[in-house]
Amino acid sequence: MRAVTIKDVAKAAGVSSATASRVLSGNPATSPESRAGVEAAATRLGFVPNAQARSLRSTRTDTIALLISDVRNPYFSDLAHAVEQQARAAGIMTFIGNANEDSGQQDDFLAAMLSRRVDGLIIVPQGLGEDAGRPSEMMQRMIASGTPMVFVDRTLAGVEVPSVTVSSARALEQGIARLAGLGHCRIAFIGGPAHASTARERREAFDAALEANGLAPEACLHFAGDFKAASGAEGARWVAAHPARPTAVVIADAPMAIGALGVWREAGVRIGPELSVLSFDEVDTLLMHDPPIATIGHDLSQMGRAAVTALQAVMAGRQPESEQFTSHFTPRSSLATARPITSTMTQGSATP
Amino acid sequence: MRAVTIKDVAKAAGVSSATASRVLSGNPATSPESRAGVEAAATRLGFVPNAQARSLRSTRTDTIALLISDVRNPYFSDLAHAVEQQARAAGIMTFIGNANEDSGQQDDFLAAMLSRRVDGLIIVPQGLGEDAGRPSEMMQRMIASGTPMVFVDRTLAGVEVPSVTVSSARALEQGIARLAGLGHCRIAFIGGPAHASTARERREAFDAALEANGLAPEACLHFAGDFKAASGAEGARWVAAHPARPTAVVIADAPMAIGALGVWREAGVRIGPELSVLSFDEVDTLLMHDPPIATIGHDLSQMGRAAVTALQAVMAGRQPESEQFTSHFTPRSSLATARPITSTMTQGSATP
DNA sequence: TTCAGCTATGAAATCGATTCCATGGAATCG
DNA sequence: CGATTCCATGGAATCGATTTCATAGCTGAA
Repeated sequence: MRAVTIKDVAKAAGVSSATASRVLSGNPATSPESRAGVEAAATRLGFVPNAQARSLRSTRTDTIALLISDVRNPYFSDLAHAVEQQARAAGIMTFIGNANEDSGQQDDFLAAMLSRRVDGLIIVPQGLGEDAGRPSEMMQRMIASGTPMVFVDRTLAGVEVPSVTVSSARALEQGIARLAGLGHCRIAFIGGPAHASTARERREAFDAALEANGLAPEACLHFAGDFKAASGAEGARWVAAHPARPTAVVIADAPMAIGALGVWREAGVRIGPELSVLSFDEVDTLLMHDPPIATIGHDLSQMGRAAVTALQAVMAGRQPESEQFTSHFTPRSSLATARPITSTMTQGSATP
Repeated sequence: MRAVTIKDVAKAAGVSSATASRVLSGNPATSPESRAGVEAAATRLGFVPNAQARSLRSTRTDTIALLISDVRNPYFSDLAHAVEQQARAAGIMTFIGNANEDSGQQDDFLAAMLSRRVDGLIIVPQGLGEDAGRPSEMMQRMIASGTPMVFVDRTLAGVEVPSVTVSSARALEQGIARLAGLGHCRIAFIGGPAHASTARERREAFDAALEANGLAPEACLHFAGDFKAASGAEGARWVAAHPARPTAVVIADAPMAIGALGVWREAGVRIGPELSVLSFDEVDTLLMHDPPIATIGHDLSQMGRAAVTALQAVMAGRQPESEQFTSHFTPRSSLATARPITSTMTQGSATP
């Protein structure tokens, strides 16, 4: 039951609450004496200002919120860490919310933030439905509220919010070129959910990269996952059972890759010799894998910093340009020469 | 610039703000007509109650905060996910804060929470200094404030806060027994920072387990890390360069294990045959490693649920018992027969 | 000496909801 | 039928800070 209010401090210091407030908020219109008295009283009583009352009157909270789409995805926890450290350096407190790749949970968090009036929001947005980018009603309301916000990693269509994203087209083209050079011509793609713009971008980049390398994109080699490990595992089983079994697989994020690799390990599929794997997101687990997995990734701390900088610009009333980084392709030994499969599951036409 | 307040809603519905408030907060003392009118007006105007104002008056926020010690540690992100889902099921919003294994950042977060009056707190506490459990001044103030709180994973000495922890003594004894059975007698320990109670508990359990298996604990085989990857890497180099090179290593958390495994891979140390590795925390990366790493772990979703349940009890005014789970040892192929090292670094007495 | 200008200050309004209190009217009871 | 309870309601106080606004006390210029 704590009750130390600014009035208690004021009384203890023998001044009015107005003066106490001025001292505590650094207003220069205060005498050295009252300053000393109030500060002494405040520390002595252990005064903690009530943030509710303060921001109710002054509309400033000195906090931003970061909404990521999956805490357990190391990609996003790296991002969270980067954002948080950068904000901290600027004297801003960060709350992290988890949308769990779910539009409903995203909306709940947005509603909480809207009623709680944070100073700014950094969001990894989820779209609605199949068109991969329609903002939810709650999101529209959030935007309409005028709360400074910035999108990071993903975007939504038809919405004017500055964003910090990454383009993977070039890296993917390099990766596919490498695979093509190794003789692969049936390359499967385990993709992400329609509600994520990155999922769409990666799939399109994949198709474009195939064409650029003289390979025909085939719909039957696309598997639609949801960016989580379980769907990666499912994708792995789908690949293994595929009638025209692919010799290489590109996976659109790390959790799915991890799920898939677990299945292949169980099934005794040798990564590299039997199946080349290229995954998005350069995370520890993929590098730790044996053989290490080739990745398409980028610097998340850079991206986190850029997001905070952009948000600060928006909070200052400016309109920062959207920024786009470029991811890089790192070949590793999970990419190997295409060979006819000789496992028990072999079927269809074997390339001699 | 949003301005839809409860007064606007009341006016639109032709009632007073008191009635509007009653309707919106589900007070039964309202007529069907005003209920209908207010609800219609609220949705039509897109009314979002101001949480600041609400909780200023009613001291309830329907939010809890979870303070974890490292977002990037998969162990804690699993915990965060579990807590969040459980709280969500109970209609409670969760904010996540990151202490980054740093007492100062922990205190900043606590200060923000104290002034923001969350309904409850679930904390992975950091102690101060070498005695691994002294609460910081801010933490003491937090406790004194009477805010319902629960410790999870770690505890602080001399503080009466219900906690949900895990005991690893038995699992560690089993693990050491297995190592001893494989002929290991120089087992190193890469431990955690003094500010974490788990670090201390694990080191003590390690020493006890050695004794229980007839091995003498030697201080020179203890390496003090900080639960982060970089210190694990350092520990790995320390092991490799150790004058009396150990044949097995126990590592106190996953990030350090990952850091260490990276170094050993670089150095060409073969895990299993050359060096047996047993790590705490059963996370993907360790299972994905080749060979898979033996672990001591436990069910985090169970622990997260227990923490939320305990917190709800505290919030309801009860005093729940502290709960302690037991972790389990899972042997994997990273544990193998002790053999004399024949690598380039070999030195000291070789066992024939 | 007097008046404008400045500074430090306190009283009071304010932010937006909740909640206490009083009240008028309907329903119930003796 | 008169008295009592009950119910929905509006007015006003309240939460704890910030922020006007007015003022008293000083300083410095004319």
